Amino acid sequence: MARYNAKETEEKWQAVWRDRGVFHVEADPGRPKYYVLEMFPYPSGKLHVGHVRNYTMGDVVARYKRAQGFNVLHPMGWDAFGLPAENAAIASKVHPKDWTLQNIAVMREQLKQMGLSYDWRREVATCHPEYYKHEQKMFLDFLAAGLAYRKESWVNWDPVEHSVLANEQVIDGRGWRSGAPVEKRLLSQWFLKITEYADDLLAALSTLERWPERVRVMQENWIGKSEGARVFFRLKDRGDTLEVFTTRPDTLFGAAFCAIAPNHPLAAELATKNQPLADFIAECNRMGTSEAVLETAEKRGFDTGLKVLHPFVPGWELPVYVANFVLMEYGAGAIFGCPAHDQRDLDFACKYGLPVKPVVLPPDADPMSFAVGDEAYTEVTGTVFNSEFLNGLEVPAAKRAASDRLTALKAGERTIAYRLRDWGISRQRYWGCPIPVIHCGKCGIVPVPETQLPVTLPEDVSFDQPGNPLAHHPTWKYTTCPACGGKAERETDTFDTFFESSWYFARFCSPRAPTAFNRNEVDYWLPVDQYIGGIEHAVLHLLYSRFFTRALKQCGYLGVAEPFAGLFTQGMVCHETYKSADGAWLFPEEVAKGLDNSAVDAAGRPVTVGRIEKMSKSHKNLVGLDAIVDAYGADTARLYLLSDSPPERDLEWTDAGIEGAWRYVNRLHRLVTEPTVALAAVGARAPENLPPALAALRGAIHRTIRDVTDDLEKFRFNRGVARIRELTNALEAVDADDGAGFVLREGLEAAVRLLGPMMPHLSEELWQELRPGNLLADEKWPRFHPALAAEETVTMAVQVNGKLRGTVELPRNAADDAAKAAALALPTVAKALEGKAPRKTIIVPNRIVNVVI
RNA sequence: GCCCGCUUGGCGGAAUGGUAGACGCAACGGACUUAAAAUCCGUAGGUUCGAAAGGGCUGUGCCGGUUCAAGUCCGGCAGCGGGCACCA
Repeated sequence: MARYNAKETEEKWQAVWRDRGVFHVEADPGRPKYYVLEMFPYPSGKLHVGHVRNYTMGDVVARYKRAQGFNVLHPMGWDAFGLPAENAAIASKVHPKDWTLQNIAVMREQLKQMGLSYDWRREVATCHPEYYKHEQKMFLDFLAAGLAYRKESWVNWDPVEHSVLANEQVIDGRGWRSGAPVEKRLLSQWFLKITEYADDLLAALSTLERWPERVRVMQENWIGKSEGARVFFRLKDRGDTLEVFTTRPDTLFGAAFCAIAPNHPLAAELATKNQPLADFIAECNRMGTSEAVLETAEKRGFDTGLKVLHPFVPGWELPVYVANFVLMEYGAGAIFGCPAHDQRDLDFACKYGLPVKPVVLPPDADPMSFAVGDEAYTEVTGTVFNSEFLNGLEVPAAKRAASDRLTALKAGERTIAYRLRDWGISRQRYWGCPIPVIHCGKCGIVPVPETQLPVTLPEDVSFDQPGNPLAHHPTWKYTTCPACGGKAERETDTFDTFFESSWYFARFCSPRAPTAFNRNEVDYWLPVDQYIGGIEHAVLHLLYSRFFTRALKQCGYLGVAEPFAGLFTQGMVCHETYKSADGAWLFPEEVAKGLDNSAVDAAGRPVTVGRIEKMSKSHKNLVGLDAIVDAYGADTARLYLLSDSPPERDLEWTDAGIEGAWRYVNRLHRLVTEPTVALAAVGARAPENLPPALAALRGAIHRTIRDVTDDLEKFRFNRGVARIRELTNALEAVDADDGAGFVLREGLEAAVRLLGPMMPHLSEELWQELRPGNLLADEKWPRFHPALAAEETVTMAVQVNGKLRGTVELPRNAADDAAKAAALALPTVAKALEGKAPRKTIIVPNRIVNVVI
């Protein structure tokens, strides 16, 4: 029996789609648009099946919406700047640009092999000056609008690599590549004012109805809005004040001390005349910021000797410490400590012998005997006591009263603090977009004039010394000041690569426009109707893009604030891991597995089968795409990726699973090309009286169309595939009979059309069998007849006291009396009734009869 | 610590409060074949009665509740996973 030749067929249809420009698309205000986008990949080398799951889902949506008559924008591009290219340059002397472009070439071909319905004319790569010149202009506009600014900031500094490290690149307090202990350093860096939009970004989350709740919650937590008050403590013997932020102004009468961050300006000032304090601050700065360090770090403080005056109680002085657990970046960089009602403050107070005075009385506690031991009372239910004018108030009322009093005394006011911090965008890296500013000794920081954009990366760079190649390039940074014409230097930092990915979705609307966007085109296409990508981007990329879109709107680039109306986060593709006897990871293709799940390597040595984990280079548990496509074709891979698990959950890739999908591909191909019953002619009328079995099958066909359509709308791809498999199982079982050819054709056409978005090549091939000369890619989505989809007879469950005792076949919408009679007529029901009369009978039409005795 | 989410056969998973286990994977029995591959037919939650046909009981992490009826709703608990975390 001839097997389906996937590779040949797939190449044939890909050529047809390409040559006819089937997936080319233009803005057309007369038609409804639909913008489908998968998160574009970093060109890391080769595609593996994990990438493809994401793109397959997007392609199903794109092809389905297209068949429904939408004008569908479905583009693809490359997030092409990034560190791996520089690492490759260091490791193997390849230029980052060459490495990146080679990878793009390989991965583009792999994507094309998958038959994805992209409009390839719109492809962009973020490393091209034609792309990044626009973001240099955006940056200048942000600067002019006050949305970009420069400030000194504490960063993780790798002393070996001479570069800033992101938090994720610090592992156990050491640089992830150099292994050197990471230091904190004060560097002048560029920031975008994402905090300006904190409240809007938070409030608008509730409008994103087609986003997963989980992602909205994560962003909400990340923004971290806290309502509280700022309190100005007057510094004793000085004219100035110390500002702190608190969410608990109600506990001000329980204050025992104030503490400021090690890098608070006041600490720096005091340290100039206090060497032990300077040493303490330096020690705090040497401490890493990684989670492991923080968890084990002891709360430590240094008494500055300064005192502050309590805002409510004349003459009450509190000591001021520099404490290692106070963060400069949050609130005011200073706190007041209330040991009785905050665990950290309590730990600190115990260590330094500070008083612990409870001021919130838990419900039912005795005010005479209540005391705090080694556990602070942090609940906000209770009554305030020991607190003069706040006494007797519940906590929320006490917060209000305390804030009001602070305001009246001009010693503070209500305020809101956010966990969200401004987005630091400076990176001391070569392979990124140059930040378009010039440093002039006379004029300071001068933006590069628009006429001089783009500032392009030099190509003649070397990676043989640590640090940023742009900084030690012999000529690139030397230039003249646009303002005074004197000698000046270029900024050698580049943008964080999240910069490029914060606006690419809008560039796809007019990818070759001379300006960033053609306004008509972005207005037509945006927002993205369906965005698809991994949950790992739930916060950073998606939040940056939401902010960036608002900033672009503010600067007049486009008209929407929210870039992604719908978001779907798909699960990861996982695979078993393998380790050889000497502990080295092995690729799946290096391992042969026995029937009993034992495994050996190529030389026959035993291999340990490890945990099932997300596919990653480090664990080598990658399933390459090429071998799969060669052996089974793109459609088989696509079917497997869609059918085995719900799309939001992780999927385990197994050889047996892909074999199962391949079996179905061949069965379907055989069923259409060698049907068991001769198909009726195209357009033949249904016979007047179909035999009951065929009439029922016809109903099943129309129900399948109805239900699969619903499944696709709701991203239930696995359920949709299961329904189509059920239908094809039924079609395989059709016997020759009057009307069989007609029903079989109707069923096969439905199955092929429904599978079109999922397995486009096979479906196109089979459509040629069924409707020669017509392109399935141009066909409309199938419709179902409601009358046919409705079942004529239904099976109703019959229960006695809620226990199933049988079923009855009845005409659809049978009268309740008829249903009851049929149910009571069942011998099993009579037996269960034990001669008693039913007390009550509950009938749910077409579903169930429950007889209660 | 705070905030989410999940828990159904050997496995992935189906089930608008209404017949739990669709569809598939693996497995087992059989057919075809010299043989294998491929393909096709069949079996299958557990347990128990029965020679069989066919029954009984039981079953969706655990405990309780609402309901004629609970995998589904409510309360509590446990386990697993994820996010955030000296955030004042």
